[in-house]
Amino acid sequence: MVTGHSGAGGGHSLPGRVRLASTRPVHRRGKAAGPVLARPPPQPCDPPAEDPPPLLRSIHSSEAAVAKAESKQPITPRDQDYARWYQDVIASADLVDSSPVRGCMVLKPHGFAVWEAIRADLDARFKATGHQNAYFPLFIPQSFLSREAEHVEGFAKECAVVTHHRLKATDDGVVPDPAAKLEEPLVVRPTSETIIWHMYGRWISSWRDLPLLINQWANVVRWEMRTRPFLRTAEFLWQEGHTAHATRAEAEEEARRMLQVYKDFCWETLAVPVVTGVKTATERFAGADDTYTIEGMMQNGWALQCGTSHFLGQNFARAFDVTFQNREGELEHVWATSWGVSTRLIGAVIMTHSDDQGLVLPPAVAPVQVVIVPIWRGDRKAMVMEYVDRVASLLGGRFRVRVDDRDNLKPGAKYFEWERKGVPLRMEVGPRDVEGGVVMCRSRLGGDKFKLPVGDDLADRVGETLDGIQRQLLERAVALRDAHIFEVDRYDEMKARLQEQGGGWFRVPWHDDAEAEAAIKADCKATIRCYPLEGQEDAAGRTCFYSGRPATHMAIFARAY
RNA sequence: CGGGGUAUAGCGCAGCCUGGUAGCGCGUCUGCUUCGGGAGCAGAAGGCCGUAGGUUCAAAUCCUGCUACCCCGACCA
Repeated sequence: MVTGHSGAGGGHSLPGRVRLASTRPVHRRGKAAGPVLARPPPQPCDPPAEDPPPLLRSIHSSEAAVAKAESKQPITPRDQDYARWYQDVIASADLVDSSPVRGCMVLKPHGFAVWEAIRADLDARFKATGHQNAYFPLFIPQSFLSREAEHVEGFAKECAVVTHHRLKATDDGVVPDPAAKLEEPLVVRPTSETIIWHMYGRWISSWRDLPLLINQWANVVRWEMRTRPFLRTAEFLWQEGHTAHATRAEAEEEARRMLQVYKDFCWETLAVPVVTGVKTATERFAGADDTYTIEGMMQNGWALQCGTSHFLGQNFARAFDVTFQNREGELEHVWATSWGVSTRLIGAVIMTHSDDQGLVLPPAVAPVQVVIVPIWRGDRKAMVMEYVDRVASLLGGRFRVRVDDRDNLKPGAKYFEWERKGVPLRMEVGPRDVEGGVVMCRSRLGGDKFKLPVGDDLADRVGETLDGIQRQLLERAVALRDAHIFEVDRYDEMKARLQEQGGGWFRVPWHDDAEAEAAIKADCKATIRCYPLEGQEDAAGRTCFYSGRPATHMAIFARAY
């Protein structure tokens, strides 16, 4: 069992303040989720394990496939092959399908519903912080991409380009019509800074126009070499906020504010205990002065960047000549931010919570929060269904409820199916329950079945149970994360540990140096995920774990997706 | 873009070495009986074997080119 300490590092996991946040109550999440009650649920679930499980490694054994084929288990266990497990979970939960175009995925209804829940929650948080939605076009004039030097560098290699506006039939099928070539090629947006700042130039002239706080929900295209469902796809859905401010301080504050919005959302709604930090120059967004990040730890100890928020300085304002007249009548370039999260968050949820039985979803974003499986025998079907309808109507107003009344599957088959799909709470309703006036419940997190009486307070009890599951998921994830953050003082210690366990995060004193960073990446594949916002004072008076020079920062190193 | 592999029914595979016109499991459809942890029986549908050419009386099978996909690296939210 790995534990969270090492030789001389002081043996602590991440700064206490980060952990404190785990005690924050799970806030109300959207109207479908129940109210938050202080009391724990009536023992529906196992308590979190005292010792978090070891990291789940990928051994890539061909035996995984054999074991899978020979049993009814359609999912490769995590400890056999984590990457394969991830794909199996997604397939058996019916979240996506592949597309005829390489690297693109179809979001099927069950997968898209998770995104819809994420979107609804985040959108409310954006509105609450004063932002408005708008929509900017998919196509960007090619010349726009070359306006900001860093930005070009970052995106040029992965842009899809539209060059024609018409097809022409030939003997070999249709081809772009040479007569219909565009004057200037159009780039399919990889992100929208350029077109948005072009437009902002037309909209901003006075300090009275600021701040301009706009978000858009959109798709973007980045022609990636290697893709994985949710984590990296050629086209993905996201939101991108783009704001313009009169002062540097205001823009910096905005970038930090939105980072905090993301963090709260991840902790409260996704139950993913992300750490906030700043990116090094190496990992910074192309065109940003500072990039803030939220990083999550997956079950194999790898890091996943779950969202970013950028302070863009005046880079785009200069590139697109966006100025405003201040109160003194002088012209100034405006200050900018941008921030985004994408469908990658769904990948984070999967790799944070799911198990060898399949998908596990936090109630707050589960498309189906409660599934009711009626069990009928012979002539009792009508009686059971009448009762089930009553239960469903007691819950339907507050929760996303599904009654599975298919008659071609036995109840057991339905249990397995809904478990694979991540439904947090299952209710079994048969003749015995009708007679007893109860429903038999089981949490997706395991533990014994338990009965809830069918009465006016059923919805409240279900709300408590779902809140309990939500809370338990977060606690479990925090425990796993904290058990796998290591403090080390020497580089070879990190390298050895990484080799031995395949994952884990390493919080180390570090002297900021891009070359050393690259050397470490080449040597052991670990990169600096961020300089965490919390605990930077710990660097004072210490020496860099790699170079021995005075430490400038505390850094978190990890292997990352 | 380098290195390796695969391509046969919706999915997973066998058949190829030793040419003779395609099979298994799961799934799907119909009917009946079932239903408290992955139902049973009976019947049925579904594939010009990735693609173009070559050898042959005859090609899923042998030969050549092409394409696509997967895995491993370099790039990335």
